[in-house]
This record gives sequence, structure tokens and C-alpha cells, in this order.
Amino acid sequence: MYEDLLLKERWTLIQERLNSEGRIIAADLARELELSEDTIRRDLRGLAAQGLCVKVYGGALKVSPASGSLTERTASVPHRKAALAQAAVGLVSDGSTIFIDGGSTNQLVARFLPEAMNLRVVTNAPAIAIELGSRTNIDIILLGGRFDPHTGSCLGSRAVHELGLLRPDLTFLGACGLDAAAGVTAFSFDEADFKRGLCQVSRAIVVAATSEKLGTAAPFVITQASALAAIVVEGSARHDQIAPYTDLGIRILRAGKDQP
Amino acid sequence: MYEDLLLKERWTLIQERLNSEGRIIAADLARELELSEDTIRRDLRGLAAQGLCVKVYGGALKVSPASGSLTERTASVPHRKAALAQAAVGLVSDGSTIFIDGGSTNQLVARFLPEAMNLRVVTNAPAIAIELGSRTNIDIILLGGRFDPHTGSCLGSRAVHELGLLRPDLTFLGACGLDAAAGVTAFSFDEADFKRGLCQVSRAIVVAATSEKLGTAAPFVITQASALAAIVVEGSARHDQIAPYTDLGIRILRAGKDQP
DNA sequence: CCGCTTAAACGTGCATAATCGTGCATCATC
DNA sequence: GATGATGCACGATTATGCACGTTTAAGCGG
Repeated sequence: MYEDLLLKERWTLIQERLNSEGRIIAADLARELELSEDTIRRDLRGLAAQGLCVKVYGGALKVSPASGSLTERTASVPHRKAALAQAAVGLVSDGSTIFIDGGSTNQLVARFLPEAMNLRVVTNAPAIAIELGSRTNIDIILLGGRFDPHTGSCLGSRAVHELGLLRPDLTFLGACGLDAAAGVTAFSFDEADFKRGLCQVSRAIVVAATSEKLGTAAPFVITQASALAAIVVEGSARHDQIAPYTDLGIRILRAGKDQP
Repeated sequence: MYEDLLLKERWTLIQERLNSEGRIIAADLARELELSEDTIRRDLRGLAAQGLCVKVYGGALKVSPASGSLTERTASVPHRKAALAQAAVGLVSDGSTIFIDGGSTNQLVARFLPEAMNLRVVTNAPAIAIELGSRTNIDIILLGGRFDPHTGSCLGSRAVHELGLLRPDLTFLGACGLDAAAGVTAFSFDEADFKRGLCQVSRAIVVAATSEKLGTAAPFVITQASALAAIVVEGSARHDQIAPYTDLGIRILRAGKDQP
């Protein structure tokens, strides 16, 4: 079935298997590909030399998220927003359709989406589409329209109109301000307009908010806070900052901790 | 069955096979086409030099969107493509509406658009929208739809449909192959389909082609060459490479020189 | 807990065959 | 006669498998 693979093809096969199963047993793979163990071990050593896997006795393991790829990806990025994003992606389930709104935090959400999941991602932010371009198991749908350089996303009437054709299971909403009384708010009219339409078609809405945004309000209202299914906050958020939302029955995820 | 293929035809065949099977084994193809392995390997090397495939020990593989699509291709021959782009932007006039198709060369066209001009730019490539985000006097309209990581642009039926609402004064068309007889061609069906629709609504079409692309044809036809208003070629292009197009009445712009 | 045994996994060196790159000759085409 | 495609010859590089001795992990009896 797998015979006569070119060297590099074998390498990608190994990487795929590492991503899906988390580990490789040299002897098993050698039997499966009808090659000598030596060859497989040479492959694993080569991949390990490039940091694409970790060589262990008997085979190889996927680079552990803690030490390897994730820290590398996180390195150049504001640590706090990355922590939010990593907590937020825990809400995504395999096979679902999610909408990722524009914004720097949400771009990190896209980056930290689990490699192994099959997803359909809809977004109005070109940067997010490009970010996800390398993921083979993610279908990317980009909403068009007038591009707003300030927010880095498409906001025009066309984008709003296209929303009507969607029904995402989960929406990561970008918010400029978040307050239990004032609701979710944005800086510009067009921005709020688009996000309002987005909220109407979404099955579940999540906002990831850094502590500065909690309790603040921008000029234009998107929706009331009670429409949110969950809010992702920083691990350091004070109790009085999040209490108003728990009172509304909104689930709170603290970054840097497992879910309650 | 396949004997007596011309060089360019063989390249097309290889590209088709790369698209459908994902890989080429040099020895197998040599036997099938009754050619020496040397010739096949020369072909693969040539295609790889253009970033159209990845040469590996024993054959070649399709470019993976992950590494190839835009980052690497833009970096591969920057000066040559940049020269093309700088010549191409000379065709743009102030106040007009232009369409910039996806592709590494066209991204450079966007970059070199004159700062002073007021323009409305329509594109299906997210990277181009972002590239132009910092220009305050350019209106950017992004076509949405399914995002194809391989070309770095939106190709789905939605994008084609949105084309109907446009009528750009000038279109920079991205081409995978350009031949006076075969016309403008693309690698994939969807790509060609979108570009075909684009050509129908455009008032004037321009293609910027590096010398390797001149005289080559990819599997899927977009339009005949006579539909082009102008072709931008490298300053080093030979006369016999461009003569067929001047015969068709197409304006030729040589990069690195002012217009004739 | 400790040392011993054993089989599996490992690294290294080497042989072999496939593949590669280069230089050169040939042939067709213009 | 110049250009470019093709095939061939040569040495260089690479992938693979096998043999060897070494290291590791795990079980076992004390």
C-alpha cells in the first residue's frame, strides 16, 4: 500500500503520523513500509535533527507543545494574548465550523488551533486566512468586501450581507470593550455593524479579553453581554472583574488554567 | 502513446501529473516517455527552479502550500520580479479602478503602486490587501470565497460571482503560462475558472511574465493571447520570444526601460 | 533496594546500487 | 553557423541494508 515512497514522502508520512498519533515506533513502521529498521531510524534521526520530532528509545515522539513548537511560535508574540488564545482554542471541537473575527488576539487563536482537527474556518480578516494557509485540514472561507486597514478586516456591506449565508457553531468575536452593563462594544460604526450581524447568525459567541478591556466600553454597541456563551480572561483577572459575567450565567475561562 | 512531445508539452504533462498524483518518479517517467532519465531530471530541475515543484532524491514533489505558496516564491527571484512590477505600474493612471490578481509578481505590483495616486484596488489575494493597508489614498476591496492556500487567493464560486459586480479599468492578471498560440494558461481548473471570469469583466488586461513563462503553457486555458492589452517582459527577453505578441498587436513593455 | 541477565534498540563502518551533476558529442531547427 | 534539446560517459553523492560491537530498558533473583 505504501511501498515505493520517495525519501521525502516518507518523511512527510512520518510527520503526519506523528501529528495524528503522537508517536512512532521504529520497528512497526519498518515492517509496515517494508524497509529496514536502520532506514527508519535514520529518518527519525534526521527529523529530530531539524527539531521536527523528539527521538526516544524505540521510536520518536511529537515535539511536546510545552517545550517545542508552541514556545517557538509564542516567542515573538505578546505573552498575555498568546495565553488567552491558547485557552480559547479549548472551546473548539473537531469537525465544527467556526468564525474568527479580525483582531490581534483572534489571529493568535487561529495560530493555536489544534493541528489535528478538521475544521471549517470563516473569517473576515485576510491575515487569519494567510495564517491558516499552511493547515491542510482546515477549510478556509474568507469574507470579502471593503478592506478596513485600521482593523485589518473586511467590514463593508458586502461582508455583512455574506454573513446571512453562514451559521457558525462557534464565533470568536473581537471586542474593543467589554462591560457587563454596556455589553460588547466597538470603536467604529462599521465595525459594530458587521459584528452585530455576525452575532445574529452565530450559535455560540466567545470573546477573549485582556484585563484592560474588562469593564470598559467603546462608543458603538455590538450586543449585550448576556448573548455571550463564554469569556476568556487572563489568569490574573480579579474576582470583581469577572463576577458580573458569572452572574449573567456566562462561562468564564481563565487563561493558564484548565477548565473548571 | 506519449512519444514526440515538445519540450513545453512535456513540462505541461509533468505539471498535470504533479497536480493529480502529487509526485513524479524520474525513472518511471523516463521509461514511460521513452526518454533518458537525464532529460526528465533536467525538466524537473527547471520546474523546481521556477518554484513549480520540489526536487527530491529520485524525482519531484508538488509544492506544499505550507512552505511554498508565497513566502518562498516571493523570495526566490526578487529583483527580477521587482523589475517587472516596477515597469508594470507605469500602466496605472490616477483615479482608476484596477484589479490585481493573486501571485507573487502581482504582489510586487501592488507594492510599487505610486504613492501619490488615488486608486481603487480590487483583489482576490489577502496578502495584497494587507500589503496596501498602509496606503491612505487607496480604496481596497477584497473578493471573498474559499481561500486556496496554494495560490494564496480566493477562487471559489463566490469570488467568481462577485466579479460580475465589477468593471475594472485595468487588470493585472496572474498567469502560470503565456504562449501566443495557447494563450494565457493556469495550473488548476478553479484558478483558470476565476481568471476567465475576471478577463470577461476587465476593460484592459495586462500580464507580467518572467522569461521562463514566455512560450510555456499550463493545462487550463484562461483566454487567448489577443485579449491582452499589454505584456510586461524582462529587459533581457529575446526578440523571438516577444515577436509573436507584437504580431498580435499587443503592447510590450520591457522592464528596466522606459516605455517606447 | 541492588546487581545480574537478556533481548531489544542503538550507532558505526562498510558494501552496493541507485541517483545525481557535469562535461561533451550528436542531432534537429532556424 | 548558432542555438538548444537530447543522450552518453564519468566521477561524485546519496540512500539503503547488513554486520559488528555497544548501550539501554526491563525483568528477576537475591
